[in-house]
Amino acid sequence: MGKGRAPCCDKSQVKKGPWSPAEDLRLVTFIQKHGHENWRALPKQAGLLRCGKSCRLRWINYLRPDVKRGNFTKEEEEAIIKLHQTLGNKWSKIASHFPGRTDNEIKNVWNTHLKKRLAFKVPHSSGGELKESSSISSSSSSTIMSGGKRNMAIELDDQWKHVSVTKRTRVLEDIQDLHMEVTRDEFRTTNKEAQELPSSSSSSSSDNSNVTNYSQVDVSLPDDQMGSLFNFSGAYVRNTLEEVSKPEIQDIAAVEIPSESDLDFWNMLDGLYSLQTNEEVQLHNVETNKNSSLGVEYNGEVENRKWLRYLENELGLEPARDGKQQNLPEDAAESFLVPENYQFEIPMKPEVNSGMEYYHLWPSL
DNA sequence: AAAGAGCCCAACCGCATCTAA
DNA sequence: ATTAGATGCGGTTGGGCTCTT
Repeated sequence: MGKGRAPCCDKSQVKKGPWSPAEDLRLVTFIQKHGHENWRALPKQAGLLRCGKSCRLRWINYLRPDVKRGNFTKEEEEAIIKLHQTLGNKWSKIASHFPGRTDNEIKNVWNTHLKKRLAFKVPHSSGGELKESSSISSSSSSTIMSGGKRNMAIELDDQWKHVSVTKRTRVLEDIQDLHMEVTRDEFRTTNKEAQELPSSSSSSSSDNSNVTNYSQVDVSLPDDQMGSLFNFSGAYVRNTLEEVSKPEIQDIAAVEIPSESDLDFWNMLDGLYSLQTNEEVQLHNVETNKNSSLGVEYNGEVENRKWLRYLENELGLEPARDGKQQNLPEDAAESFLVPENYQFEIPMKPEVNSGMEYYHLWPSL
């Protein structure tokens, strides 16, 4: 026996790095059905080559239905600053004051925005309050930090009106669609893998805190209500080029949705995400950047459709059912992808540097 | 257009704390 | 009371993105 604590998992056996949509889907699907009583065992049960800690982190910070994405409001930021003054770096405690916000997110916003912003504030006489220095409160962004290039973004926090909307919208939608498709099909097909698991009924235990409130999957739900399982107000954020460039997986998934134990399928799905060439990625980004202004954002959907057609041709997949035929007129396709009851919450503060955009994908409650 | 610099954030790591046996 | 395993927490970082030159 070696000294020290045993690692939580065999590092050589687990995948690291960004999560693919297929992995996300697996995790969400599994937790919906079984909850997360045991993070350590979850990856194996769900067929994920991930450390339990990684699954937990992914779920809590990203996939959890009640996670609130989007830019922090001025009020939230001020509250964070105040709480930090009293609590220090107790991110989880600070986060507890912001339902839906994660400690990681607050920690990030502190380290990237607030801490720097405070550096430009000077203590205001005796009141203890902080007041922006006159130089900072200036509307000009050109004089401050002249040598700091992108540090100007800090003060651009005050220029929230310049909303940028970009390519990731599509992936967010794709994931939601995929969720919905899988949810329908998962429960349309057998649940044999669920039955094999011990205490799959854990997800039906009414007081099981490990199961999120929406995850009480009612297999008796008609198809047209299953989509509501994902009507949580969290949003899906994508940050990798790979993910951005592989939209429309919902149509692929619609062909055949296996159980989470069907490794072949999931491996295939993972593999689909590496099909696109770098050239296509770059082209896609160029096109997307062209369209990254309000009002033309969803022109990108056309590109998605093109990509999907290409993919399906390559794979010999049939057109998806339920009116998702690929030869739909483009405007029809767009209207499908952006249901009219979807509320897109355009961020009030652009993430000037990150290129991250957040949306509330699901109809507001 | 390309390269470099800087920024952002998702995810990792390791330690702390909790819990059950 | 002790111990091992599981989970929580906070610090850190790598990769991708945007902006500037």
